[in-house]
This record gives sequence, C-alpha cells and structure tokens, in this order.
Amino acid sequence: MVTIRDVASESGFSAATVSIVLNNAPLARYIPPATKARIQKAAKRLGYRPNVIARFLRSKRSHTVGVMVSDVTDPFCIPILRGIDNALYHASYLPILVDIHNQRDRFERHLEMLLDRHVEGLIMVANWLFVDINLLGDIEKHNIPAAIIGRELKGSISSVMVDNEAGARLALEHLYSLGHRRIAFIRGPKTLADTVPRWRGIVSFARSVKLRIDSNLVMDLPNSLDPNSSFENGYRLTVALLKRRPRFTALMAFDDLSAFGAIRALEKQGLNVPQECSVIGFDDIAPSMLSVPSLTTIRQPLQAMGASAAGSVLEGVDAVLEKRELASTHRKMAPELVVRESTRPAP
Amino acid sequence: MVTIRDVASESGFSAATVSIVLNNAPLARYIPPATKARIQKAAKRLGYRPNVIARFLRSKRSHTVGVMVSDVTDPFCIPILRGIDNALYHASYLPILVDIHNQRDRFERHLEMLLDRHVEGLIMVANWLFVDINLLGDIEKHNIPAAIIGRELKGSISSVMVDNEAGARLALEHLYSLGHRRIAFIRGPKTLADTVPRWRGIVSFARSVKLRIDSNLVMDLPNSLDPNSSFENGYRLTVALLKRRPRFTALMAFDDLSAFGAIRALEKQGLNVPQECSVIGFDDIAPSMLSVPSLTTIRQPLQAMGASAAGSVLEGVDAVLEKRELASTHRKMAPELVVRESTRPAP
DNA sequence: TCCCGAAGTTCGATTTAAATG
DNA sequence: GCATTTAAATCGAACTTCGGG
Repeated sequence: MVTIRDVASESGFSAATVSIVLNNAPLARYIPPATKARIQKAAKRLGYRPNVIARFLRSKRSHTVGVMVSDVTDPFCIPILRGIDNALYHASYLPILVDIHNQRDRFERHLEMLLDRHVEGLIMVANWLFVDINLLGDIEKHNIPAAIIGRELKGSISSVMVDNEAGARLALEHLYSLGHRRIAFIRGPKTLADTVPRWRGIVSFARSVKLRIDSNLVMDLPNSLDPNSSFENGYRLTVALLKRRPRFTALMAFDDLSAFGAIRALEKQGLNVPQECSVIGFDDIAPSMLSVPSLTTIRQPLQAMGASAAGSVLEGVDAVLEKRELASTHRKMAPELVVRESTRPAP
Repeated sequence: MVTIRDVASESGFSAATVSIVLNNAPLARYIPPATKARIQKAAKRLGYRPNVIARFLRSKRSHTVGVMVSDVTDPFCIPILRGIDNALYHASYLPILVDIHNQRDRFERHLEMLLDRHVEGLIMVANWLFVDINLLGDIEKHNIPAAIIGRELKGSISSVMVDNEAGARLALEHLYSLGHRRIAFIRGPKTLADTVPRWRGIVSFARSVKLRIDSNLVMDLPNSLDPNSSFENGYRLTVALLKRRPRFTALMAFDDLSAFGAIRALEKQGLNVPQECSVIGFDDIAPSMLSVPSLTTIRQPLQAMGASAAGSVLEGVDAVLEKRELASTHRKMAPELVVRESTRPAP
C-alpha cells in the first residue's frame, strides 16, 4: 500500500504539503504550481489512493448512508432501492444496505452495525414492516439524519409515503365508473400502516357516490412476516369470498400480490378475469405488467419515493455539517391509476 | 462519543489494559478477574462502543465484503442476495452492495469505492452482464479473495454457476416426454454466458432421442443491457415464430421473463397455454409461481449459489489471514425441473 | 508581511516493550 | 511463562502552528 509518506519522499516534499496539495486545501493557494505539479505527478506515478479509513478518523466523514429494508424479497422495495441508489450515487455517497428480514433482533443488530460504521444518514424502507422498530431512540441520540419510506413517524425523522387514501379512492372510482356496484374488498393486515388510510379512502368515496359496501364482501389479510404471503392469502380469501353472497363483479385487493392470488382463485373457479370479474391491485410492482391478464393497479412512484428520502437525508447531512437546524419533512406522493387488462365494464 | 480512554479513567486503569481486557487478548490471561470485572463494568456503564474505524486502522480488518450486482431490478438476483446476506451475517461480515446498472463506468467506479473501503472479499453477481468487466486486473493486484456468480472466470477467482447444459436438457426432456415433437426455441442473447451451454444441452438431448430441431423455429434474444427486456423480446419473437411453419406445440424460452412474453403473445393470438401450446422457462424467479398459468421451469438454486459464493470468499479471507494458499473453486450447481401449469401433453 | 514548506499533534484503538511489586 | 500494568509507538491522513527567506 502506498501512503502519503511515500508520495512525500518520492516528490521530495513533506507529507503535510502533499496532503494540502492533493486535497486542494485552503493553504494550497500559496503553493507554487511547480510544486503542485511535482506532487501530483508523484502521486500518479505511485498510484496513490488516500486511505479513506484513516481519513475518516480525522474528518469524521464516512460518506456512507445506511439503508435498512424490511425485506428485500419484496418486489415492492426494488424500485425504491434504485431511487435511493441513484440519488446517493450522484452525491458520491455509498449506500450500505442491510436486510432485516422483518426480524426485530436483526433490526437491532444491523442498526448497531451501521451506527458503528458511522453512517452519516439512515434510510429505512418499511415496505412490509411488522416488527415494532424503534428508530427514534437510537437515532435521536446519535443525532443522525434519518428518513423512513412507507410510514409516518413523528419527531425528527422525515417520512415519505404514497397518499394511500387518494390511491384507494382512485381505485374504487375506476371500478365504479366501469359500472361495478357489487365489489369485494381484500383489506390489508390490521397492523400494517397502509391499511387504515386505504380503507378510509374507500369508505369516503363510497359515501360520496352512495355506493353500498357489503360487509359480507370485505375480508382482511392476516398479519404475516412474509411479504410474499399476500399472494397465498389473497388466494385463500378470494376462495372464501366466492362462497359468500351476493356474488361480486369486481374485487379490489390490498396490493398486487394479493390481486394475483385473487386472479388465480377466480380462474381456478372457472371465472374469467376480467370478463366475469374485474380485479384491481395496488403498488404496480414489476410482475403486474407481465402477467396474463396484465394487472390494473394503483402505481406508487417508488423510485421517486426512494430518491426523495435520500434527498431528505442528504439535506440533513449538510445541515448537520453546517450546524443548521433542519425541520424534518413529511412528504405524501401522488399515486396514479394504471389501467391494464384486469378490469372491464361490469357485465 | 465515549472512547477507550474514558473507560480507562472511569475504571482507573490504562487504555492498554482496557483494550486487552475488552478484546480478551492473549495477555488477558494474567489479568485478575477483579480487574476485568471493574473494566467491563465501567465500559458498560459508559455505554462504550469501540470505534470500528479506528480499530481497522491498526488491524487492517474491515469485516466487510463487497457485493457487486449487475442489475438489482432483475428478479433473478434477489434470492442470490439473500443467500449471500445470510452467509455473511452468520460470519459477522457486512455486505456492501453496489448496483452497477450494467454500465462499465459504474462498475469501475464502484469497484474503486469498494477497494478504497478495504473490503476483505468481493462477490460479483453477473446476473445479466454484458459489459466487459475486468475483475482480474484490479483484484489479483490487490490480492483479495473473489467469487463470481453466473460466469466462469479463469484465474484466482472462484465461480458458481448452475449447470446450464443439464438444465436445458432437463427442460427439453420434459417437453419430449410429454409427447411434443415440434418445439420452438427462444435462445439467449449471443453474448450472454449462459446461452451457449444451454443450447448445447438442447442439441445433445435432441440428438440422443433423434428429435429434429427445425431451424425455422429457433430465434435469438437480442443483446440488451436491460434484464427486463427479455419479456418484451420474448413477446416479439413469439409473434414472429407464430408466423412461421411448421406450427409448434411447445416453446422453450431462454428464461422465465421471455417465457412470460411468449405466453402473452400466444394468448393474444388466441392460443391457450397450456392447452394448445406448452411453454417452459428457465430460472424460477418469484413471479413464475404467481402467474396464471403458473410457469413450468428449470429452477436454479439461487440462494444456495449466493451462499456458496459467500462461503468461498470467506474461506479465501481466512486463507489470506493465515497466509495459506487457497485454490479457487469452480462449482456447478444442479438445476431442478419444476412442473407447474404451463406445460401439458401434446395435443 | 507575505510566501512556502515542515514539524508536530490529533483521531481511537491495538500492540510491543518495558517497568514495577 | 513471575504476575500485573502501562507508556509509547503505530496505523494513514488532516490540520495547526511555526520558522525561514
């Protein structure tokens, strides 16, 4: 390994001068171009790369941001990660990604690992989060800028969410405008943050058009630690819904995975989607475009949400550096209806 | 921040003694239990956490492994990452994941970032890799253990791949045993490493049972930097294949995404899958189980592949520490036929 | 006083060599 | 392999201070 001292002796100057020149520090303005050139040439000749770790020890800057995702196998989080990655990359920060598998002990251990590594900021992707995390304690103690995607947290932690209520309203409005009146609902798990506002959107739209929601046709996904369980549970609940009356002409699922489960159940029972029953999802994960029929759904601007969270955190980092106070931001992003093949006018 | 010196003064001993006790270093043998207890108590009381970065500066050990993935939006790589993550987690290593978006400059920049951070090992997930990477140069220079998943590289870099030839043979054998004789093939892109061995498996099986492969029914996916392009290309190629003769009763796609594209094209032309045409994929990515019909495919043991690569690298790290030589390993993992709904006996 | 460069200190922990009872 | 503890050197870079022309 070639150190700053090697460059110093190679160039004939001291380590201090080399440091000043190579970092273009304020003092460098007094140093004659000839000296600079010789030092730079020597550095290049030796292939000198500053040791970022030694550098950190003095500067306290790690140029890293911790990213904690509740479960990477959830297709939902992938575009978010892309958004984060892009934003950090352009700011020359390195994300350190940890996957907590929706486990409390993993969350704690990984959070410690990140703090031990002196990440300058923290982003939590709460894509499918059931464990009761406690970012607040550890984070406010360390005074480290943080943002969470998919949940709202009070305090100094910024949050980015989709406007769930508006999204749900959009979805139901779509089905309603296609003429559907007997609509089944698969709601989210009780303890998931998105569940309540989405249902609120549904109820408020229904009330506004005097649509009756039959409680016989409403079921809840069970709590589960596995994001991919929605598929199977969507299947099971749809089978159950089909045994109830009245028969529905459209089904609104909590998310895309449960919508896929629903479609599978409907087809299994000989009901063609969308001919005999329309299905709408929520999220717009990658497979939604691929399936047959492709899925009508509510798109969350996932990549933008990731970028937004990263932006907030980076702003926070700057604020800390300049010892400014910075209020946390709480952004709600607009969802978008994506009409594909799984919905159709009511028969 | 509480340092080792704080613990020293709090406990009444020197920093050296604190270090020896807390790390349970060899010299700790001579230290009486009473001293140890006082030091440990003081450390706990102050909430002392060693600064891993300062520690690294002396020990040269970062306890991190770099993981470079060619494109995270590829569902194929997710289980691999899970496997890597699990293996590293249990060994108390932290993965530093970077996504190179299949871009050469990103590869180089990220590799430098990882090396600058003194990762102790390197894993490359070549899930959809078109850029001509040159791990060898940088890595052999730094003498850092490395492994690549999805490609075979000569030299000191270990590799983990699925046995593509066996997998392709398995797929074709399945279709053949269902009675299909007129089979269409969508081959992989010319420059992707998997393409050739898979085709070899097909040809060898066909020869062994005297199955004729009609070159009219063979098409190639174009080269593309986007892993998700296979879907669209699978669609386009299938539309083209349907215009050719003879009409086929089964289609073997290069991967699951192109299989989805094919199914979509077939359905669009009014051909029911699997009634009128069987389709088989390769990989067994998550959506394969979800789609309607669910996809018959060749499963790659992705999580095991990730774990295996991580294992090789960790062994390499140990070898380096003990100054042993360690030959690189080149593993071929067995694929597995997963029969679902998209294949059926020939009409 | 201005310019240029170097010596020395610091960051936090590890480790060696040495001192002391 | 006395037992017990510590001062001092070290890792690599950055920054403060200081001195000579």
